[in-house]
Amino acid sequence: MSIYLHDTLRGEKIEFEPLKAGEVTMYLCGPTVYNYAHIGNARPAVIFDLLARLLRRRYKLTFARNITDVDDKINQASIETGKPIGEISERFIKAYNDDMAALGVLPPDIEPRATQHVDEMIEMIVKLLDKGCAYKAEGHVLFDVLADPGYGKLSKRDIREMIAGARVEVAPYKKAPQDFVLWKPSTPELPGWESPWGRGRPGWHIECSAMSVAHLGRTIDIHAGGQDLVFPHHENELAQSTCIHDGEPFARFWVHNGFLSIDSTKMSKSLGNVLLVHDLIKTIRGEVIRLALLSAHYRQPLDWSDETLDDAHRKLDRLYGAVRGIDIDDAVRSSARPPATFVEALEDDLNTPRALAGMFDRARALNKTEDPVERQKLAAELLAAGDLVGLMQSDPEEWFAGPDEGDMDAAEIESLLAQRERARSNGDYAAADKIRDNLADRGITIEDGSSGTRWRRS
RNA sequence: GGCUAGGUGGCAGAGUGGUUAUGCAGCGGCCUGCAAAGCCGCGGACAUCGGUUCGAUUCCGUUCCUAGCCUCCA
Repeated sequence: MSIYLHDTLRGEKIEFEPLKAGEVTMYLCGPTVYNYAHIGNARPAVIFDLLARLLRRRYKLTFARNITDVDDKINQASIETGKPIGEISERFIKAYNDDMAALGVLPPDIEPRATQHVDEMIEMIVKLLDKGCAYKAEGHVLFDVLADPGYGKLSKRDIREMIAGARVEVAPYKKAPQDFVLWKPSTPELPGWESPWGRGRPGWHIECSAMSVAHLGRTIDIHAGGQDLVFPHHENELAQSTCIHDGEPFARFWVHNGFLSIDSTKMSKSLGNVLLVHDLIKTIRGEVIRLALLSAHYRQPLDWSDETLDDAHRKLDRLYGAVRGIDIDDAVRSSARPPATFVEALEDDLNTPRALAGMFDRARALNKTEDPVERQKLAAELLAAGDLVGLMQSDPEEWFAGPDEGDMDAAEIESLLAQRERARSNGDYAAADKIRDNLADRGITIEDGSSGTRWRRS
């Protein structure tokens, strides 16, 4: 069984083979660091973290996720707050990495920053001018989309139709409305770099072309991002890189995740429904968010609501419940492999719902069997599956004990349970049930079992 | 208007040309002092209209609906 991925350019699921045997290069468009990441930003981060984990099982992966730290939105934030640009970007780079870490996202191998690659961008723009793919106009350098016969093939658009149907105000110096800025002049108060065209700053798209070739080479195996980047961002990257490299393929697989909506509506600042990961993780455990993000197939739209989170929480309750109280030998744990059907589901274009279903099947088998050796083996395999998808990373007891800031601490709960146990052994079930009801009112559910009474926060 | 992706049981969400998704919820049973957790079983679905086929939820086309993109955006 191989890994299969849906390629946006070819429009179908295709067996993945790296260009160079045994080695894979992957580039993900990362954050523009002018604010905290919202839950929609987290979806590609989590999904492609999972893809990276999956690829590492088979290949030597080099995974780059860039940081856009030169952008007009950052400039705007600087003007609004009066803080230097570098301070803003540093702050949000750290916040981004902390927030993603809370969701179980492992760091990429390389995290290149746009500001560290301006020289390469300038070199690329010079080449684009030389090759006739770009032109200068009023201090700007623009990419000439009509010079690229393949323009539009990634997003499946007909450039001529788009020109005819254009309804946006077009800058007068553009030859075609879709021509995009490679370089633009900066005023003295804006960040800028010296260039053959005067002091200025790069357009957005050129940075990814420059950073991917700098770190991963001319042809990368996988280029990933959100669906909304297909046009214009990735279409433009593709056009630039293809022109500069004389038609050499830029990315062999284009992989895009679907959009996330909030309560069935688009997340937008004007609606005030932007959910920041930074805020969510204050009250919701990262694993719950991660599972919620993986509960739908990555190319499908995902609607985010309180129910999505409740659902994810209950799923984790079930998974943790299956492994709770099982003492797994270290050797068994470390030698366990995730179930084959589980891995196959993931390798089939990252079918996380099917993979998760496989984990639940494993959980049921585990709950069913009495044999201690078998139980250890199944539990270890379930945890190995969890390791691969970045779930079930806590101790089950910690999971059920819940966050520390509950309104009762563990000692108080244990003391009440001891009282209840005395009442039960005296046959005073009325008193025992009263204690249980009181605990339930405060969010504590108890379970009497053969090995004593367990509790959890619900 | 154009492009792309979808419309699956109460909800979420996979998949398949003829046979169980899975989780939650519901119903019945087992277990339990009673619960909870767990186990067993049950019901309930493939938007619409046509076509292809021995047979379609699955393939093809129509209609309706939804989302995203077409402008900064994961």
